[in-house]
Amino acid sequence: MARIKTDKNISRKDVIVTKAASLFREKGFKAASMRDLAEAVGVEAASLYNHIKSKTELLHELCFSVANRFLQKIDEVEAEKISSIEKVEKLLRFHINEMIHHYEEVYVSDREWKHLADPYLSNFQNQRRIYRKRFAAIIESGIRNNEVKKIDAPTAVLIILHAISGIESWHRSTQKISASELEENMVTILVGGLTQ
Amino acid sequence: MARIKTDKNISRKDVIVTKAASLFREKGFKAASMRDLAEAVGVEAASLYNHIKSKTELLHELCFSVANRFLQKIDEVEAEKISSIEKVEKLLRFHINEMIHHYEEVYVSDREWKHLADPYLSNFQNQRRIYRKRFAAIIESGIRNNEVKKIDAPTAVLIILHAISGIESWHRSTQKISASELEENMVTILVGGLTQ
DNA sequence: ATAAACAGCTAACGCGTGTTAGCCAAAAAA
DNA sequence: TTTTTTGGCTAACACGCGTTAGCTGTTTAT
Repeated sequence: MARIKTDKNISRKDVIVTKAASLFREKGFKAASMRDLAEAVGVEAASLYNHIKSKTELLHELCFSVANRFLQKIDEVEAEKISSIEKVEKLLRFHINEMIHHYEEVYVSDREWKHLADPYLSNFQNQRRIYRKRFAAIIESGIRNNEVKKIDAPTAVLIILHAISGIESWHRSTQKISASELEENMVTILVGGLTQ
Repeated sequence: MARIKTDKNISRKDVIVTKAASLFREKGFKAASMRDLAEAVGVEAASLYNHIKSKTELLHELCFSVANRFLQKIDEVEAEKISSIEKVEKLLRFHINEMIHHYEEVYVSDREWKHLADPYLSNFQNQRRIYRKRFAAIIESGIRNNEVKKIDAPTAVLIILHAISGIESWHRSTQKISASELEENMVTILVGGLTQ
């Protein structure tokens, strides 16, 4: 009888959620089966249900824990007394680091949220929409202050957020530049693209 | 007995492939069922098999037809006698327009290729790797000629390609700016980010 | 030491999946 | 007009899925 191994302060559920992130990232939510997950965890499929309610619950947890971290950060950044472009750069760097250090979760939240079921789905979409509007508002204020080129702010947000998800390719690549080099390159190109 | 409607020069198979692109984009390859597809086409599921070999064949066709268009374009661009940054801009504009006008196919090829089976999978991955290397080589030559900032070329490619896939969000948004405005904004930000 | 709570197991369920076989009508070719 | 080819249909298959029931061993608390 194989038990799920845990250290202190890491519940068995957390172990399952983490493995789920890895599996959902690798295969996609629909293609990853509970039997796959069970094997990754080292247990029979049915045993998982002593710790979780459903497969979808795993997706909820992943998507919303990621979303909450970003919402919390934008709260923090908005409140700071710095220029708009500095706010953009802070958010950008945060996104990059989240994508580097919590790759699997962030990736899954980004790509697999479609498979959430209502009411979580609408909820998630709303949060996302609002987040992007707030991000765009920062850029717009940067345009008004002549810190940023006259561009369409929602388009800029879209470019930034999707560019960041490209870090996926960096993770997969065999000859990686260092994480900090990656961060600096991305900031150079993207912040450089907004300013003049 | 409902027949699949076709105009001249559009085979019934093409109708199926096109509907499949739309469905795979909407639900994801795994989540889209052949019964869904049949309904979209206006026919029973089994009838599809008079025109196609398998569900996966649909994915092959989509992925490789998109990939081939990009490979053909980069052949063409590489051969032109223009500056490196102009080559980058040409490729960028081509990508943007493909994403705008062949949204569903390009999106599916981008996001769902993981579900290809070998040998198509390795093949596709190879083509992708090579394409990106060629793109990076153009940027590197731009750096050598001082047309482009001193940045990591593979990172630049990754940013550009993923930023373009953000056009997905533009398609979904209700208050769209025009396609040409979108194109100009993206070029401004991305080419601007590489140069100066 | 005993009881309660926890965490694993096997077996099985109902359902949706991709796909095939076999048949028949409509369209195209003769 | 007859024949052949094409493109539908219904029925059914085998399989993998998420999940539940019921049981047993193990850990924790009393």
